[in-house]
Amino acid sequence: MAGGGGTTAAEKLIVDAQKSTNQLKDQLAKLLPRAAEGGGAVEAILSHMSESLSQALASLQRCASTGDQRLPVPPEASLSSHGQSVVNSGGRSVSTRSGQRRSRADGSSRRIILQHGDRADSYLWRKYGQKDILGARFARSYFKCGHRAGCPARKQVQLSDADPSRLEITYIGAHTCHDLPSPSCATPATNSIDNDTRRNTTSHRRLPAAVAVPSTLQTLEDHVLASDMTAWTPSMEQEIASPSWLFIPSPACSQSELLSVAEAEVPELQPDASLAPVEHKKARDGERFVYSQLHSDFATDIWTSAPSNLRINDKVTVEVTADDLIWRDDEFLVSYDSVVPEF
DNA sequence: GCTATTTGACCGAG
DNA sequence: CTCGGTCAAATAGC
Repeated sequence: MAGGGGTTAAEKLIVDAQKSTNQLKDQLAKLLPRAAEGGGAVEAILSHMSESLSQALASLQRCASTGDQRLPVPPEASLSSHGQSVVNSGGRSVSTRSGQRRSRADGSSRRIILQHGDRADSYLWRKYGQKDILGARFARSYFKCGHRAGCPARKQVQLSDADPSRLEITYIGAHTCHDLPSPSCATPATNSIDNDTRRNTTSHRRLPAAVAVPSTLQTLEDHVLASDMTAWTPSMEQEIASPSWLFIPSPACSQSELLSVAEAEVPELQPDASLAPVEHKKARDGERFVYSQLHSDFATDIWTSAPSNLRINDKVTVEVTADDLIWRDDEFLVSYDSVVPEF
């Protein structure tokens, strides 16, 4: 489990300090947007503070574990895209390949932390590797989009050191499969390949491409193309300076995984016929963010709507717990405070 | 037999 | 040299 029982209080204090650091950075960004944009000394100090706290937390947790700092990977840490844990003696490989590259796509990774796992996000993922990470208690699993060869979308899934009940998911690269004429990977039910794979994929769900938007908010919509990252400006931050909620009808944050306690109450979201580019619908009254649809790039939406001075290639951590979620019809709301930048 | 997963080996970046 | 990311043969499950 997460460290020793006697260390949980200290861990909480460190986590609280991290949050405070993030909030301080956020406030400074609002007061001094230019300084923040330029990666000034203050931001560097804050980043160092956050990093130091993270290291302290990791160190604490390592000390909390028994003599061997590297705990064996529990069954739930051996993640598969189908939510299975397969005991496998493994095989030996004699590789003859050449020309491997190690790259992080466009560098625009996004990390999402979910309490109940992501095994049923709306894309088909194929696991292609697992690796023990130095300093991490749990192995990291590597997934790539399993819908279409050549789709660069990948994700990395790892149990959180701080809280093993959470998964840390880093999305790398955007799906290109839904840009092609063939059936979208976001609508796998129409694809024969997916029909085949779905035989063994009970957790696979359709993308909630179309989500009912409250009529009271339709008139307040302000459309921002998610693909235009440069659209995010400090003035936009001010415009939405004090939202109460971030609405995330996200496939990866969807339904049963997030609300295991109330699964029966979770409605099945219906996909939309068309998959237009991700569209932001932002309330001008500053009270809510509303998104009509989200692809696997949903983290991009979170990034664009986050209250801090996030820049291109910044990572975003979204901590979602059951307590953060409030269901309303077929939507769920995530508390705004749960969206924090990751340093 | 087919497909997905496991896991050791390999590769490149730092 | 270390370590993270990826490949691909071996294996398990259907």
